[in-house]
Amino acid sequence: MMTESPGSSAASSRIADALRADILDGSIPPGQRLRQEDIAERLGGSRLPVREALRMLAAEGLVQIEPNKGARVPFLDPGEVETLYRMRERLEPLALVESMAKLGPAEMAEIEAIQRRIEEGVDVSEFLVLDREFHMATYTGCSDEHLMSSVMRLWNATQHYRRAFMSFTGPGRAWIVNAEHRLLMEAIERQDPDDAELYLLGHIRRTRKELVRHPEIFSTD
Amino acid sequence: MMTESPGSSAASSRIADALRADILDGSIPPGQRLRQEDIAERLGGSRLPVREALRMLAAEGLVQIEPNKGARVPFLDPGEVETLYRMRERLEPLALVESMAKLGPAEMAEIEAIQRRIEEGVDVSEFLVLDREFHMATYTGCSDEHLMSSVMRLWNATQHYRRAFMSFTGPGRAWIVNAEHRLLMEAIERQDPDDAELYLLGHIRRTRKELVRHPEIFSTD
DNA sequence: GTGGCACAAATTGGATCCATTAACAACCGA
DNA sequence: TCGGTTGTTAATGGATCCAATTTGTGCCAC
Repeated sequence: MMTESPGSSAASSRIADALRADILDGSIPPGQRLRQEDIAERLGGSRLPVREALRMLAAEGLVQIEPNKGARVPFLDPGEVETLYRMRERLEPLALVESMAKLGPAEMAEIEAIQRRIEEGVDVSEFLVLDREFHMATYTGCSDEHLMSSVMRLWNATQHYRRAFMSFTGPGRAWIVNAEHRLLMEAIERQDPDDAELYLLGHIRRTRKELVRHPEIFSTD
Repeated sequence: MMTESPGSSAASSRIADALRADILDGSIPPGQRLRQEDIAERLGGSRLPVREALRMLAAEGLVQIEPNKGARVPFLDPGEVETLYRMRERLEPLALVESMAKLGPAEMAEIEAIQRRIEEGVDVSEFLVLDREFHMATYTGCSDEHLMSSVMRLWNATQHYRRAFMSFTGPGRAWIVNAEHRLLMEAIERQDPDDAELYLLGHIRRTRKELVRHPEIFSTD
């Protein structure tokens, strides 16, 4: 599961989901233009649902639409990504606290299973998927639509730069992520909101600091 | 100024702006259905740009779209509004800190002018506009699009319940708002991020607590 | 009198067609 | 040879038309 937008008719949502998946997995990189006709032909349907899908993605920040010039995946500068991470640092602990109390044994087992798969050693694209699944699993108890869609937007908007960072640095410092995940899981199991919030904040903040230390990620080539 | 969405062609944006203004000023209350044909006829144009405008508003959380059933302004329950305010408490101090350093004498004068107009005594609808202008004026130095659009979304989504609260309780405790605004302005003028963040957090948190103490605001009649 | 079923009206979703605008290229002039 | 201009092309924006789904209504049976 990545994201889904059920708030629309079949075609628009289906096309938006497909485009979102393509953008998130890197098939459509920043800077690439999205021609309505190409998408309509590739995914089936006419240009109309494509236009609606592009509006939805634009509202999520995944594409930029300029009047009479079309849609393209936007480049983000280091400052924007840093701010997006600072937003994550403040919103995700809130989602976690709202979620924690409702996480039962089944959910905890699922979280642990995901973390075990991460520790078994995975490549970059697998890690990106599993890391996302791990954190989203810790938020499943949060039923607030606004908060969760905001969190999802922040993950989506920064996904490309997270991948670029991982591809560049390699898995050398994977143990740090695992240690942070383990501490986070332990605090959740203890049902300790303060510690859980603290570990999560530290986890995101450390990632932000590592990201801004690698400006080569943002080179446009 | 309320909000504007320049990221689209003329008609879609124009219609979205008009609908947004109508929803925010209460002309279109929660629960009301939005028929595409009516909107197209009322605002000019065909149904196509109306549909795109509704998608944009749906992404902002201002309307809800159900497949084959149309769009309507959603009701929010007390829990949702409380979470939206908790999100404000965390995001707006961030926007303020990013903005503060770039606020010059001209901006400070504008902020003070708005606050003076609030203190001169205004009715409910004027207060809603001026209070919004006041806070947005303190954020003008924040150039981050993602952060500001998130802040705007939070204000928009809670606007109706803020008005309901003000209409219900009356201006009896207006002096609290003025005191908080004055303290906030003073901290900004001192260029003290810690104090500014603290006063802003307190301001939003107090409002949240007052809101949740009045569940009659959420009655659906 | 009430519940269910079927039909009809209304509304949304999708496709095709036309207008408008921006990008691109060729051409003319200096 | 370079710059400006103009015409052509391609892509987006908008309008109208048709299909599919939902909802309301009326009728019939029980």
